[in-house]
Amino acid sequence: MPTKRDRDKVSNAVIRRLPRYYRRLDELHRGGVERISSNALAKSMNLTASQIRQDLSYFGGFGQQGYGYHVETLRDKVAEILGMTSGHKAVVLGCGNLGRALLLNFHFAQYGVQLAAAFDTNPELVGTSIGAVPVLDVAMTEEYIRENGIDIAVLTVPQQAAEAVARMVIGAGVKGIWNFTNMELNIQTPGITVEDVHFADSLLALSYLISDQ
Amino acid sequence: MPTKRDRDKVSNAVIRRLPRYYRRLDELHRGGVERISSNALAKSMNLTASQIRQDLSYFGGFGQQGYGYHVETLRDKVAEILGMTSGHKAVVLGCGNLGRALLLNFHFAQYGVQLAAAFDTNPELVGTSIGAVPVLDVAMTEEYIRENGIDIAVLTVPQQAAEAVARMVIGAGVKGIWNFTNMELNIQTPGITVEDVHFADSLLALSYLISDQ
DNA sequence: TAGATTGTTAATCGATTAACAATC
DNA sequence: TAGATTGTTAATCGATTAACAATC
Repeated sequence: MPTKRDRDKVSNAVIRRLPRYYRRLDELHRGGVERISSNALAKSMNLTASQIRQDLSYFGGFGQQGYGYHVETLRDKVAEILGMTSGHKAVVLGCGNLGRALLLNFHFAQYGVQLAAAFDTNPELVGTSIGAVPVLDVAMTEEYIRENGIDIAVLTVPQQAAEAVARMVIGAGVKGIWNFTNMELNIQTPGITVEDVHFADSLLALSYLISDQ
Repeated sequence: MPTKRDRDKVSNAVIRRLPRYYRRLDELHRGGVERISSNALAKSMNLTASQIRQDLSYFGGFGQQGYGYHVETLRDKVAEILGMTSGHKAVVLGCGNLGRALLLNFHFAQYGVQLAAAFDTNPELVGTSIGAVPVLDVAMTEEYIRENGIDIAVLTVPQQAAEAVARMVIGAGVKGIWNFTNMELNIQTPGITVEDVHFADSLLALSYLISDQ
């Protein structure tokens, strides 16, 4: 397992492939496949065998010459690399449609993230549960994050609240913000990671790709 | 404006930056900024001036020496490049929480996409409207797409239906699939673009980045 | 005009691919 | 053992950055 220093050398391109490796390996495992070569894995993912071996080698040697990789073992290694076994804890900020959709349909636990609570300003929602997750008053957010060691904030608040809520949860101690607000958060705090899910960027890329073809 | 052939030379990295340019330029314009140099734009986006000039030069010369770029003009050019003025039309397949969230909160029109209809299997939903968009029976999908010249299908159906629905809408003539099912669609049809929105990949990347720091 | 800034060509950097000795 | 396949080093390719003549 690499140390902090090693991790810094891993390029973004590699990081973005890791979840795909996990996904594919999990599928293969569930499909009963026990072992696979970098070549076969590459073909099934539209990558090259070199790339896969290169990528994995940042984190260790998980294969065996003449055999390839044991699918389940490699999947578990990748899960560990991805922090799926680190016991991350998340809260959802904002229970509008998107927040609800995530609370009801997205299986955080499947990715090693414990979804502890949701927060909203609406007094009619506070005190209820959405998909077994309690909805608390937004005024409690800071205290809750601090006391429960929450490290991920899922930001599904309205745009005008985004920046302020982001600063608040950072102050309370989260390490990462999963940002669904479609806003560029102006966060430069060292040690804080913002992962943007920009629906609009994705749709516009699609729009570009289907235009003038 | 580049021809089909020119477009093929544009790298994915550039394509993914175009929506960000649009977003930033629109913000600047709304903020009353009339002109900007590649240098200033770069600083505000964490890019380099060279990169911006290089990126834009794939599509034409939109600036002026000694002056820079006229913000509104450039924004409109980027919008055109992105296909925002092409009159794309979309339908939403599946009106679960995610489909609803998009129908109610995502402003397709703002990105030049007309959201024409939504489809679901649930007879209680069929005939109603969600956010001014009519919900039709899924059995009507093919006919509707064909007759209304729909070119984008927003895929928010359950995983087990994903592949079949994708093939159906391709058969009916869409050019692009905006895939929210968190499934790898096995689509190799030439001329069809699949744009994946993998929540899980995004969360796992965040999980990686906040681990062992 | 002088200063600023573009669009483009050349140089650099980093990521992907190829090759191969090591070895299961 | 012989064949297969890894992990790693070297070669290649592509994207980013730097430089600068053109020119507003």
